[in-house]
Amino acid sequence: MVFKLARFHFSGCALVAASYSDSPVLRRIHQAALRLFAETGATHVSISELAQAAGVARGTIYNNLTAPEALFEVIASELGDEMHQRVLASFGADEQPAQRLANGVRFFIRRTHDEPDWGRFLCRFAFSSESMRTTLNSPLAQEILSGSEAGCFHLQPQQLLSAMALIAGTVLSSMLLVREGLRTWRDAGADCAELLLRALGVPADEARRLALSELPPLLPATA
Amino acid sequence: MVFKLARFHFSGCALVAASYSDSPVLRRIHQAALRLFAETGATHVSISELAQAAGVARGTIYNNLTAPEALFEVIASELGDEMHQRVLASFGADEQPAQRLANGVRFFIRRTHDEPDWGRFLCRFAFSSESMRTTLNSPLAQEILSGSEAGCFHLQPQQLLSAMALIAGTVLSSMLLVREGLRTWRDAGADCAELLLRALGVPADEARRLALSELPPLLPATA
DNA sequence: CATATTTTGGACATTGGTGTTCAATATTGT
DNA sequence: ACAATATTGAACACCAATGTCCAAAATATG
Repeated sequence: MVFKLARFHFSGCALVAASYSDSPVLRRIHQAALRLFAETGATHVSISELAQAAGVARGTIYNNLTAPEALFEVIASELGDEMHQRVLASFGADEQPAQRLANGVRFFIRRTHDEPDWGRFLCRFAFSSESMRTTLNSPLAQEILSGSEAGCFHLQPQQLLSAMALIAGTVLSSMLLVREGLRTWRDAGADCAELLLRALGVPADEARRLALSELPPLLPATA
Repeated sequence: MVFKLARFHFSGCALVAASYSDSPVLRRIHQAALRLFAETGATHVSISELAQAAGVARGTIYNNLTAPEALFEVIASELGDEMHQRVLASFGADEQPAQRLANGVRFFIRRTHDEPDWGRFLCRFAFSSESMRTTLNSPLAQEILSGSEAGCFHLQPQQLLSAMALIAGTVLSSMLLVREGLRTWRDAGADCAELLLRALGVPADEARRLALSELPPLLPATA
């Protein structure tokens, strides 16, 4: 039994759960769409292209997607949500705020190397897609706040938003470096983490140490 | 006499000079296009929309633009180039690297407040438009290098690209904060500059002082 | 003022994508 | 094996945008 996407729409908001459906067809369509959006842009993907890229007939798209024009938003919030869950699941239970932040940003940068389409999508739309921004920003704010309270970061309260901008922007730009082959994920990730920690007031030597520590694998989202 | 855009195309590259034409019609078309691109996206602007927004007839668009599909690229590189020139023109002759950087990023953030369409365009496309990235990045690299050599910044040589990513990404995100009304240009600019300088190894108190200094006006490009 | 140049705005054929329908075929579950 | 369900691929009408053309009106230019 395939979940019809339409059943999960209400008041203009599509539930992310729709994509966790077990239908292999929907999965393939979403994967193909992610790639096409990343390559071609959010608006230049025609249904025929999508069908061909997913390896299905054009009619199948309409069978599974009641609102193809909403596909981009669905995929965008899905992506942010999935990554957030996996990053949380990958943190060690006793990691300090600075280490969590360093690992978090490096997860994003390493994944750009491991899954180029994923990274390209994020680089292209993280700034313009409202839903992706909010999905990615709220957990980030939590991390910064807990780090500030723990005394790891030295920020004034009103600098919270600017610190979020600092981190989000730097991570995205660093992902771009990796995507374009200008730096390895390891170097870009380490330098990104080091510079960010320094900006947040972590002493330079400590920042460097944390940024160079062994990066654990990115675990799957806990079902 | 209006410059036909086509005369300035060769080997796929449109000279920026075309836009400095004295034709008021072309100027209006470009202004309208900047706004529409920023609002609607680079691909969703139809010729009819553009004509209406510019206050001219549809035929006039075809009269002045031999290659409407190249309009986006023309405007993107034009924008980057113009801003670069104006920022350079606005630096004091004897300013130190750290002060130049602080002022440079604040110029971008203040202009986002002064010219919302300009800021929106930049936020939306700075990451995806190749030509804009290169236009904005090469002067940035110069600043960082001269600051490192002068001993103001503490970076390892291989961190140059990551430092550029840090700055470009943070400035763009901070512009977004201003564009969305979450912070004033003054606060977002100051915090952006302060955090960046700290990341580059400038002592915290010095970073704060430079970030809060009086910001001179953004001068017009020297003809 | 007379002449050259632009702009105007509507008509036109064309293209490319949309969303629907449907009978034939394939797949899946029991 | 049988029934329920999904996929296929083609046909169809439809729409929005494209680029071209052109005569009338408006605007520069000398």
